[in-house]
Amino acid sequence: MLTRRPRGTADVLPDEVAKWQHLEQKIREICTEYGYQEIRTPVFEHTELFQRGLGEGTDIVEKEMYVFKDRGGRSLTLRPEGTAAAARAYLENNLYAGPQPTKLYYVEPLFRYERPQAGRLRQHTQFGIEVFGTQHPAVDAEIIGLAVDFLGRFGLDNLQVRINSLGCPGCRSGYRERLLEYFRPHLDQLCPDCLRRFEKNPLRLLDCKVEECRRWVSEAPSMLDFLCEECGVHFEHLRGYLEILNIKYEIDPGIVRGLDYYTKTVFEIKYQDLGAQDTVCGGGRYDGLMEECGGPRIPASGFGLGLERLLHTLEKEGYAFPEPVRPWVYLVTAGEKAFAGGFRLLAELRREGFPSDMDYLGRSLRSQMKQAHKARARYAVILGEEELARGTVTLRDLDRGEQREIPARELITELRKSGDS
RNA sequence: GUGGAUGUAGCUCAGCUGGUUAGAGCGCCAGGUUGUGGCCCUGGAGGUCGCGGGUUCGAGUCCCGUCAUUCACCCCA
Repeated sequence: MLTRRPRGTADVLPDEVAKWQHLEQKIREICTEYGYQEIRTPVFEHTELFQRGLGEGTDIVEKEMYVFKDRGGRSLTLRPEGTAAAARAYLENNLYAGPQPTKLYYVEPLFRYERPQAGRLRQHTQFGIEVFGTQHPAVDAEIIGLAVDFLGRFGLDNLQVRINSLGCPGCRSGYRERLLEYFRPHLDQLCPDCLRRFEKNPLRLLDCKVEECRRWVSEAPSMLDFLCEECGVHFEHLRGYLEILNIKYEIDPGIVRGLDYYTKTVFEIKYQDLGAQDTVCGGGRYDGLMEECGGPRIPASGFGLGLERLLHTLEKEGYAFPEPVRPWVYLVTAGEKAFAGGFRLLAELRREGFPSDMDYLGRSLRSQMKQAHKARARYAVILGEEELARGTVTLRDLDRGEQREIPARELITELRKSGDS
């Protein structure tokens, strides 16, 4: 069908756009306060970037990417997540040659081929943060703090912050072995999904929701017990900094994240009553990604925050978005001559900075007044044959229901005066 | 990719066990004052009943398929 949008996409209609602009404004505000600068990267990248960056075995790479060939035969992919692209831009533009760390943020559409449901679209928008060039645990605390602060500014304080550490390639592989050893005797009692996980991504066994599996999971060895010295200290320090920031959190060994690039810190922020997809923000540290992308070994940390999910939450919570600006003047004319005069006056009002409009459908005066009301205009400026002859206009205050006739040349000054009140 | 629910005007929905020109509210347009909004009143426009097959004398109503929406799983923001 020509008039249907593709599955999992959404039109943002004018009323909604105002809400988005509000979100974006809040994002720019907080990022400026925290010392982050905006970066914009292309919506598509070379397919290899995501294959290498996210890991061949991940769900995103395996079955969720929008891959296409351009006319030159290159394989390109609609960006399925923000971090790899930001890392690529950082390396390509030698941002590491500037003062470190580099603190970036972005608001951009992401694309994943999935079955849509509540809180999940094929094209969605993320507010993302990336800090390149330091492995200091305070940075991990800073970005978690930024996310909590951001959500708090919308009155969302019923947040669940969960953190975990995935260690480094060194300690993780040891843990992985132990995990396989632990689950192997119970394979016949695990759900089919978990059998797959056992083969493909054993860490995922830890966040299975099936009752039968949870029994085993609760007794399973924890990554935290296998952290090497460096990773263990890093995690302890992270906790210390979170406490300084007064952030309430839980340690959840079940948080493993879906992408291969994570090391050490991982975290998720949930908001209750959001349905199945209740994670509003997720992220962590990825000290190995740069190297994987062919760059120097540069540590980094970041998060993604789903704006459709945030918007959905805010609507559910009855958040008071700012009222849309109302038109100041709706110009009403009677007669052909007056229309031309009104058209001229309209242009002048706009030049003077008054949001103004008039009717173009040849409506009756009465009907124009109705339009003025529907447009929620503050004033109706009426120009008819009589006013034209006298060089005046009728200025009607639509809120108060009062009107008076004034010389046309005084209209701007009159409007200015009332603008202050 | 898997499973469930749903698909009638722009929107929210009604349409009993299949039976003549498919309805309501809201919205939209016009009129009720040949120069005036909100409330109220009147009228009007607008529907291939998602699409395609089938059963039947006859289907919006039953059956099959398909597409879409939606909820959940996998996974994720």
